[in-house]
Amino acid sequence: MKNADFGQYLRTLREDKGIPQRKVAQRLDIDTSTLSKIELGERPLLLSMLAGLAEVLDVDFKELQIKYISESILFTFEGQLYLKEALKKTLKSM
Amino acid sequence: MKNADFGQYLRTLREDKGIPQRKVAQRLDIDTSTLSKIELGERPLLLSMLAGLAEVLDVDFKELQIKYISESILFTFEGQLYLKEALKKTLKSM
DNA sequence: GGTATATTTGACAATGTTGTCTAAACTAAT
DNA sequence: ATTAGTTTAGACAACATTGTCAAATATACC
Repeated sequence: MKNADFGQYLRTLREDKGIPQRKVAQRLDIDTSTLSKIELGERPLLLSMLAGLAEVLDVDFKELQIKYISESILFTFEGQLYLKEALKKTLKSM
Repeated sequence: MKNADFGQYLRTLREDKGIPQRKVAQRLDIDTSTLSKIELGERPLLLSMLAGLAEVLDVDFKELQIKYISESILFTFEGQLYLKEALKKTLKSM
């Protein structure tokens, strides 16, 4: 996902704990430049990065994943007439 | 979305009505080769194609969109531990 | 100001993805 | 078997996206 809002959220988490990009980037095995762009919404944040993020930012993985998926869905399908029905249908199928 | 299952579903709809790819492709303004690959899951079906598809296949747009979104979500997030919670949270936020 | 650290920017090569074209393969009917 | 129509496969150029590097900018602290 390339969502500036979620990136900003990650940045807030990081800054509140005084952790530099350098340290997060190291944990995710990416360049600080890439992390900067992720926080700015210019590069995608991969689903597979959430576990490492939760660890290095010391936040609950469950909450982070829920927030990520939820925002991804809204980001992708925002404005679609029957999104709500689609979500209900999806839930029923699980 | 590049989902072979949804492509197969579209193909079934089309064949049940005896409509050739040529006609559907024409309505979507794409090559039959591209449509073939969409039905086989080798090329993405864009959200923006659903309206034209519903029309040319003479199916309910609402149902088609609901099915498309639902399968997209499962396709993208299948296996994620907290998908169900994420869907519930998303619904609450709407 | 000066220095160290942090962050961002722009350029770039590498890679991935797209739709179309042409030709091949398949199907159905006669 | 031939024909006409349909579908698929492979190759390809055009385009988009990616992560990194190096340089530029910003920030904090003395």
